[in-house]
Amino acid sequence: MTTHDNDAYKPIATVDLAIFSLSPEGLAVLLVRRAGAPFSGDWALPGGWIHIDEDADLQAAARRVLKEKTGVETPYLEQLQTTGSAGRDPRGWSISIVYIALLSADDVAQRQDAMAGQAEWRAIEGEGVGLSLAFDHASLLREALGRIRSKVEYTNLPGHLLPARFTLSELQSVYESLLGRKLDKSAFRKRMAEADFLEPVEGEMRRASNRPAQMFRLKDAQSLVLFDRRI
Amino acid sequence: MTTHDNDAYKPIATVDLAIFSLSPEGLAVLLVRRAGAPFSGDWALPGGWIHIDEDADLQAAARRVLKEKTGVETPYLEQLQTTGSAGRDPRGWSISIVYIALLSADDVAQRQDAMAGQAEWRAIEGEGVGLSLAFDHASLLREALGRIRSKVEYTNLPGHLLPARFTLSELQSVYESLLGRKLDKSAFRKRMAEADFLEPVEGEMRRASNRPAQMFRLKDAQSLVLFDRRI
DNA sequence: CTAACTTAGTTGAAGATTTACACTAAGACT
DNA sequence: AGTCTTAGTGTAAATCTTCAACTAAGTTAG
Repeated sequence: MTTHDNDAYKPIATVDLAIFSLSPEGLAVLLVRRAGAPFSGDWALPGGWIHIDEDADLQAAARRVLKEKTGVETPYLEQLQTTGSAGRDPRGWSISIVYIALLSADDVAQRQDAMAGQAEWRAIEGEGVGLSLAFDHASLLREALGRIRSKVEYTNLPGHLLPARFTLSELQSVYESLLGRKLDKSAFRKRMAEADFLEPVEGEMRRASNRPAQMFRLKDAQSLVLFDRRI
Repeated sequence: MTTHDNDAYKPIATVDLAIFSLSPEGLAVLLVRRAGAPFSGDWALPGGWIHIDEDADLQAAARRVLKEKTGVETPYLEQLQTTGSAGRDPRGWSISIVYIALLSADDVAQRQDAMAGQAEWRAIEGEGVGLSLAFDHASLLREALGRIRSKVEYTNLPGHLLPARFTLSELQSVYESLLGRKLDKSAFRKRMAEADFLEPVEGEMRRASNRPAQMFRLKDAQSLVLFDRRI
């Protein structure tokens, strides 16, 4: 058929993941140290080749990489973008399909030993991690952060970073932390009620030395809900 | 290095375009007839292999395909999404990076003979073109339509489909056509003024047998402007 | 046992924005 | 000069946002 059946003309294709969770310092991203060339020893976003004999589709490839690095099977997962150019990998013309994954605090707590040595959480500072990353991964991370920060304004994205059950005050704190500004309590609660993505866990309350707070869970732990207006 | 240096393990990668313009019947998409196998003779979205010796990056590959099919060099161009799976192409595991392009009415008018026989505009009806398309292109088109319709709600996207100069009433008509509902004139004009992406062409008026209308142009013909609120 | 303290959750007044619709403006046509 | 058509503006009522105070419900200290 065409000359492009000759495999030398095929670009290289990898799936890379920007996996986020909440750390005590705020948003954090999972990084791995590269074992082999190129960029051996450098920090990078977790990723890997597409296994054409094993992965049914791109999403499956992303899930496989996620499972390998974190043990988590069903987080929030969304395709961010695809970059491809002649120069981004010294081995040749290469494509990276980038996914964003959000891990709930429960996932992180359960899996932190399984990940030992393989990968490490780094707190986000400004536009990145204050660390130079392999390939164009610093740029990919910047894009991922842009997408996340944008979606905090008009989606329930922060709900996917909390544990399975949380209070409205806790949810508001995560919004405030990601947005970098304080929100009005009554307006916030009104938005959440309108967006209709939470359900109260009957009878379950967060208890402390004050009035107990109703606990909530996401109605759907995989899907993002868009608000009618910005928060 | 790894077994994946063996090219048999590389997926196939193409760049495909959903190129839109306005036709008398509303939104239209550019389709081509496939010349060779697979799906020979079927309608498909224009696309092609990545030329690793010619294309600097994915965006350049998309621009090359666009130029080949339409002659247009600098339209609005945005990456939509990437699909990849074992089954979407009978030749093997394949990836398609899909771009959306919007052609101004001027571009379409100028290039309609250059395109003769190569490609054809089809009006959008509902979720597609009422025609079965090669590969998973019907699904890709559906995704592209979803993105476009969503962005009409909160961006100046329709401005990229009009000729270089247009009136506010004409712009409002395009919004209404794409949204499928009527808009309030004064609210519409207020949004457009706030979004600040138009400039009046001093002294140029659309004349008919009624009050003349001020003509406007986009301040930037390549970039999308987001509104603060939905339209 | 009760008062103080803390955070949860609600309420409401003042101000800002949106909506719906009517009004004025400026040309061509008769 | 009057009518018609579309351009463009104005406005009152309804809605939404903001800001802050208020009530609620528990624990803790005395």
